Amino acid sequence: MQDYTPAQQRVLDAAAAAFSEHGFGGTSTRDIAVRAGRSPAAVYVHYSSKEDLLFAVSRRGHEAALRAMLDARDTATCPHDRLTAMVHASTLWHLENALLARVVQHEFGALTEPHRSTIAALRRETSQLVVDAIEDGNASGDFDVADHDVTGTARALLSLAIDLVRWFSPDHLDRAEGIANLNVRLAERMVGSRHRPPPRSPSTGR
Amino acid sequence: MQDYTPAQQRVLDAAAAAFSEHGFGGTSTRDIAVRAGRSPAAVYVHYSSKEDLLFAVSRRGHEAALRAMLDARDTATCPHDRLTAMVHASTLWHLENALLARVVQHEFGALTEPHRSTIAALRRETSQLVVDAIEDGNASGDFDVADHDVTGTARALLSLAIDLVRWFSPDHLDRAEGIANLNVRLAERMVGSRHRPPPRSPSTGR
DNA sequence: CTCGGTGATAAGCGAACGCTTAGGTAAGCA
DNA sequence: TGCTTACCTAAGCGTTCGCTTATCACCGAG
Repeated sequence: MQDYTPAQQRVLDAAAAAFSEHGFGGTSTRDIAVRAGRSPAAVYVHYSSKEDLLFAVSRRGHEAALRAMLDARDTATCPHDRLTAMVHASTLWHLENALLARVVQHEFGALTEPHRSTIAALRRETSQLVVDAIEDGNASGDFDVADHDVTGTARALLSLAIDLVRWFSPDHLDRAEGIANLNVRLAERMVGSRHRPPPRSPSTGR
Repeated sequence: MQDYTPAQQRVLDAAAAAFSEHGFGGTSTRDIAVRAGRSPAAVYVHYSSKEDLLFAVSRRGHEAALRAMLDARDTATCPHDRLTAMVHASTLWHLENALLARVVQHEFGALTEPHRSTIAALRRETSQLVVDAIEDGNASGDFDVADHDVTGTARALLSLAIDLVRWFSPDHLDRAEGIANLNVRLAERMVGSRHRPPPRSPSTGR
């Protein structure tokens, strides 16, 4: 991932917050500048256009989400643990970075080429991680997902985390762990995992 | 639901298409007018503001989605059929009305009071339908959802359909039935349903 | 024929938009 | 001391925005 200078970072953070709250089209570069404590022209010192700024926000978010899943995958040694670790990590990433995640997941349509293709590739890479994990589990006999359901199930598993950004408020970070654990339990059921640890004591939930 | 005159309907449809493609903030009332084949001023003959127009689109969509679920619920006589009918109907509604559904699900944040409260109430009513269905299934012994997981599971079930609008294109309506059936199978697993019909032959899937 | 209602438009208001340009400051280096 | 680099700002351009107003056309009813 590209490194950003402190000045670029400041504008990027301000943009992420503004895009999250108002959407790409409802956000003005003047608003971003005010949030960054800079003049409107300063935005263009670092980014060539408003859409370029969105691309930087989107790419940073996708890369971070992908890394969280890759790191989780690499901690596990069996298909069950691999999948559940990734679901848990993905859910936590989306909840802990809800504002950035909302931009990442909801503003794809505002991107133009070639930025759009770059982000689409990141999304496919992320999806493929889940597909691979399901196939590994099927092969080991741990999971029970029909071949023609693998892609759709992978997509549904990703949606468990992604759709949270529509409503989850960073004010309720105390609920994040509980939601992540619920998603893990739901994921185990969705793939028909035989390898289910003993029931945990109820942590949190709404 | 309120009836709309043909002229109001025309502007409403144009607004739904524009909001779906560009988001509320990225859509201009001039764009809506062009899509409706009218002048910019004509929009204001029927709707008092751009946000009022969004509210009308959003309310119409939420009411239609809610009705689809209510109709599905009322065709069923046991908890399993009730839940699976609702998941199937909700999935189909979101796929068959993907443009409207995208506005409905993603532009809530652009609404202002008291419109926002009206829509929030519709959303709660919709969620409660799923919560009730899970509780009925638990009570009958058909489902196996821990008490503290009911609300979270209901939300996850709704997300199966809702998150589809982020990417689903109306160009692929031929895949709708397959996706709805997959969501039904996933929902059965998520609630731990013991009442599972014999496996169907594979219909469609990606 | 007149009036009222419905629906529509051309033209425009005041404000804001994305972005550019000319000029400035501070720090580091030779 | 002078130059380079990084970062910044005030001011402004041309365009677009949400919305309003004055006026018009058509139709149905009395």
